[in-house]
Amino acid sequence: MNLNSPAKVSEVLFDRLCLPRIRKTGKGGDSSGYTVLQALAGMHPFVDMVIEHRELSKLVSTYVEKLPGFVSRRTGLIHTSFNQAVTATGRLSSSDPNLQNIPIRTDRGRSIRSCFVPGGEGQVFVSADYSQIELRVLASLAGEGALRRAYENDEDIHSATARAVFGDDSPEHRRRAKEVNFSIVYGISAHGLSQRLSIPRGEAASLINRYFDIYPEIDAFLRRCISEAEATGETRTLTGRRRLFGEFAAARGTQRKALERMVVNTTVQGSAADIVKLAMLKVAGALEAELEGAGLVLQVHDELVATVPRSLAGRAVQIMRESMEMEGLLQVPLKVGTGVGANWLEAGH
DNA sequence: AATCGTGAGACC
DNA sequence: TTTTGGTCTCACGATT
Repeated sequence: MNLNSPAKVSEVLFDRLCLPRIRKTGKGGDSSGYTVLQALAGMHPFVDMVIEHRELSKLVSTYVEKLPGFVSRRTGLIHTSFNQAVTATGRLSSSDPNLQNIPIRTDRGRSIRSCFVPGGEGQVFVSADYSQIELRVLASLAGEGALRRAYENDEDIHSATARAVFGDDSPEHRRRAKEVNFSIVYGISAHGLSQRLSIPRGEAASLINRYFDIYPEIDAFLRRCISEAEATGETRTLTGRRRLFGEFAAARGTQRKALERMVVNTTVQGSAADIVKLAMLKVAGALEAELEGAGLVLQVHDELVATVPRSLAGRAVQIMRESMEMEGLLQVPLKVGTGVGANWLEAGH
């Protein structure tokens, strides 16, 4: 059989091995995606082999075999394109090659990331990334006092949420609270949360209600976003970037709910994107002005990477942190993590 | 041989 | 009883 063909894999799993059909694809077939394979794990050795093969074939075909062909004959470097007018939210995108989806999750993935090294002799990478920028943006836009205080005190936000919602921050409660915090940014539904947490829908619903009890200003802000989109047919980010939702007011049912999630997420994701773009200007300007031989080379949504002469790395870290924190821009502090290394993986932290 | 839709999976 | 936002690229399989 052809292991690279989802149709063939699906046929073997469900027609020949008669494993349970867990989820449908968009077109009505039986999905063999990762969450399905997870659920089938242990029922037949083939399942684990598919999981293993999928990880390896993705990494080999997309990165190991392709990236070397992108090294420029002229410069000896890989040059990506950063596209400024592609996304609906105001983020950048990256293509040919996409350097915003270089692996990091698995051991094998990390070994690929470690292959990225600075172009010049004696250079190191300095990486700086925002901690939970979208949740902080949400807390600020909403003016949510409880979240603001937690961030002001540099608390573990998921633990704080767990204590507020469950009364304690046991590992399981913290995990659930983290999932809820994450889901809020995307626009939450009881059904979606119940799926992700593997809990009954009713439990998920009361969890969401508890969350809005704890953070009432978040609830109010989400409603405000939606009613403004209803009235104006658009939503605006922190700096006034607009996304049009002309079809919003007329939408009903499932379609309406989907648009509501887009409105909420665009406001938060787009505002975070605005902040990162402002930070890029500050960082690039400051490096140019002060550090000979240093420069910005990558942006990955909440992370900036610079290449810097090794002896200047300490000062570069200071400059990037200071530039990115954007003191006073939001009602909550923006926290920036930094790292220095001879390759991209090491520069992460 | 080129193009397109689909399913899958890499990242934030 | 029907999916949490935003991307890009891969291989396959069908169509042009």
